[in-house]
Amino acid sequence: MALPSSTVENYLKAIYQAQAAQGGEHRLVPMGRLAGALGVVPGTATTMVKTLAESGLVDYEPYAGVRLTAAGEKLAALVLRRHRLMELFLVQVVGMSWAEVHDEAERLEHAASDRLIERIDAMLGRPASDPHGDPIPDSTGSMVTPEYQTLLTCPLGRPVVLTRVTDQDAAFLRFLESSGLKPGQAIEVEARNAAADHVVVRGKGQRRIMIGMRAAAKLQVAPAPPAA
Amino acid sequence: MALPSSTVENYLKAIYQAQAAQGGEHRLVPMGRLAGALGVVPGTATTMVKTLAESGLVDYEPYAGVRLTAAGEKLAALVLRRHRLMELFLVQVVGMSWAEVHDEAERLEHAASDRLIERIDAMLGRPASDPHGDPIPDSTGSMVTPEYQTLLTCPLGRPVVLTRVTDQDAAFLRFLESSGLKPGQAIEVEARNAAADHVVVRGKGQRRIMIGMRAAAKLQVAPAPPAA
DNA sequence: ATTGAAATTTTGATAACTCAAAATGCGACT
DNA sequence: AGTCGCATTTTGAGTTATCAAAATTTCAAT
Repeated sequence: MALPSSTVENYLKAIYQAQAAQGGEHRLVPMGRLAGALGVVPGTATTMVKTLAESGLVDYEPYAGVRLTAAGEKLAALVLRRHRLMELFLVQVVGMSWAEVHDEAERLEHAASDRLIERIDAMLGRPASDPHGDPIPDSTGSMVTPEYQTLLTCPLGRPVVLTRVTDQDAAFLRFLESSGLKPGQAIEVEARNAAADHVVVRGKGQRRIMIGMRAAAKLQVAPAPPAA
Repeated sequence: MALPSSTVENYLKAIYQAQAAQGGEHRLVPMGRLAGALGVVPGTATTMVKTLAESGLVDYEPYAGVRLTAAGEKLAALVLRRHRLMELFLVQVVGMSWAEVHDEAERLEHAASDRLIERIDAMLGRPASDPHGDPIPDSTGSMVTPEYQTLLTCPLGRPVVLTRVTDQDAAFLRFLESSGLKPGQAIEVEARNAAADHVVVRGKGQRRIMIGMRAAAKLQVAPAPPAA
């Protein structure tokens, strides 16, 4: 089989991420959602998905949605691998800012050879996650996705570590950066106020920050490690 | 005007390089040559060149050939800039080998943003040339192209420095590398033998190497700098 | 001048991807 | 069960880039 075009790669990636966002591994992604994620009209997505189905990369159920096959999932994971390694590389080696690497990686992921990706992986010491805390699949396409709590569900007044940010919007990331809220940061949720729709967070050695609940749900945390 | 597709970038780059190879700045590149360089059939090149002409990037004279306009030349130089900076970056920072970076850069040059290229340029200290000795245009698209002698034309038995290799073929580059003939290397042409179609070169502190004249013409040298 | 070979251009098709808008199916609600 | 609204699919068309092969032009050699 020929290598997939970058359009195909983008469809697979979008389906993968939509499936993940929907929680259910096996749940079908509706066409409307997929089309929206890719910025195309629904009819375009339908057409494309039918050809992906013919290639055996997805299962397509008319009027219901799409789901990746095992082959599609592997390919999607490898695209994610290229994307996330590239992001981490751009931050750690090239010194680009957290907020600007997403779009850059979005394009480079389709141009980088396996050889380059392998070198980057080695250079970075086979990292487990990218600058947003998203896990990096290995070269076989397998990936461990730890389950974290969010700022909305974690215990109050207990030290935790920010581990993952599930939104790539540059403005949002710039806000987090200016607030000292990057993955790895030790923090503590001091209070939640449903009426005011906010949570109060304090980064270790930083000042108090209030975040809307919508945004707070995008910040994932793990229990603080036992000792420093 | 929208940003040029990578196909357009490749056509401009190929025309630029064909013009340079032909010596004449203003000489027309025939369609056959261009099509050959791009790996397309001549009819395809004709069609594409006509649309480039409509965009004002080239002058097209039917049955005679194409030539870049000032606008086309600037764009081509910027593509070359991205390509060459990327090559140098891959060698110096990522540690890829001289021979393998060309193809990689060939794809990355279309995906890298100006922002990334600028960072790479700064990171490498605004280098003047890439790993093959090809000059790197600045961000305005202007470039100084020093004129060098080749192993065929330089004085015999005089110390010179290898400065540029005008062939990107991976096998050729691997041969040069294994012979210690990379840009920067101090060398000396010991003899030329037209009948045998070879020249004899000795790298400083290395053993004697014989190179066919066709290949020797691709190696450019400058007089050795006064003192070390 | 004529002609013949080689390069170039034209013509007609094709593939991949997309949109606009018409047609259709699905499910929820009375 | 009927129907209304929304999501989805279908249809028809456009864009970009390509090829194969036929038609044309050019130029050099007679």
